[in-house]
Amino acid sequence: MAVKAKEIEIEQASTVLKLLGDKTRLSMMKLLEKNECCVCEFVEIFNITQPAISQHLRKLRDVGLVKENRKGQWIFYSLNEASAMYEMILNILAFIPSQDERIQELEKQGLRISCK
Amino acid sequence: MAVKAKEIEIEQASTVLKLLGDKTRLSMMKLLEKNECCVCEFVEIFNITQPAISQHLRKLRDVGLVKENRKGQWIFYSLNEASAMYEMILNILAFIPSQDERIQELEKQGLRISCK
DNA sequence: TGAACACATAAGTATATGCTGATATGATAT
DNA sequence: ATATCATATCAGCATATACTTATGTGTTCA
Repeated sequence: MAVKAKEIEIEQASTVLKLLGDKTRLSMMKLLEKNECCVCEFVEIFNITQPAISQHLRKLRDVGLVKENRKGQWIFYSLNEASAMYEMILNILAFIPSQDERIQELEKQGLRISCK
Repeated sequence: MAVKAKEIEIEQASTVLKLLGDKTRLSMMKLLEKNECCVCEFVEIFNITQPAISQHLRKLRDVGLVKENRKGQWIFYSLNEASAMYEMILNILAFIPSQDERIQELEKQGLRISCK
């Protein structure tokens, strides 16, 4: 923390932190830190239904934390680097252990079929 | 972020982030970053009842984010520097604008009577 | 000892949240 | 065109959360 952090309205900050305060969404954000992911991948990784995943992604998108990128029938999500909260997000994610083994897990099981 | 952040279990991290995802608690934590505060001060600063303040502080204490220090009839709260999450907390608070003017506000109005 | 103060806990309530199943939308491929 | 696949939205439900009022606990001071 040598460089001064770019401050964020407390209202906005608490909204973002609340979103990150859900284990599923926090894992999603950590995965998106290094990977572009589509909905079906999240569905396979987390043990919840597709609508649940879509609703989490919608919340993240509504506050500008992630952006979507349609590729044919798939929609790939990634972190929105243009967000005013991006710096804070990266700072927080640095404390979260990598979730990449969850993707590798899928590949091992041959489950990561669909979008790639 | 030159130094590698000390990672935290994702379960624990999401619990902490959820706690910080409440505007009142986030403001409390920001105040505690620079000040030791007692319950009655928080009651005056935020427009909620004393039990509401106590309940917020209990949640923060239950996960070890703050510690208490009894001085006579007052209990002063401060950040728990020994917490495994302390580094992450400071990182996050760096993005939150100072809430100290809320205390100064009280002093102006002569309302900061009780505990000092 | 008992009144007054600071704080904690309990109980109840209204709202927010996260999930599921059902259904709508949008793109691809036959 | 229509079947299929990926994703979004809707409606309903169960649980979590933040608050209030009422009451309990611990400390100070007369």
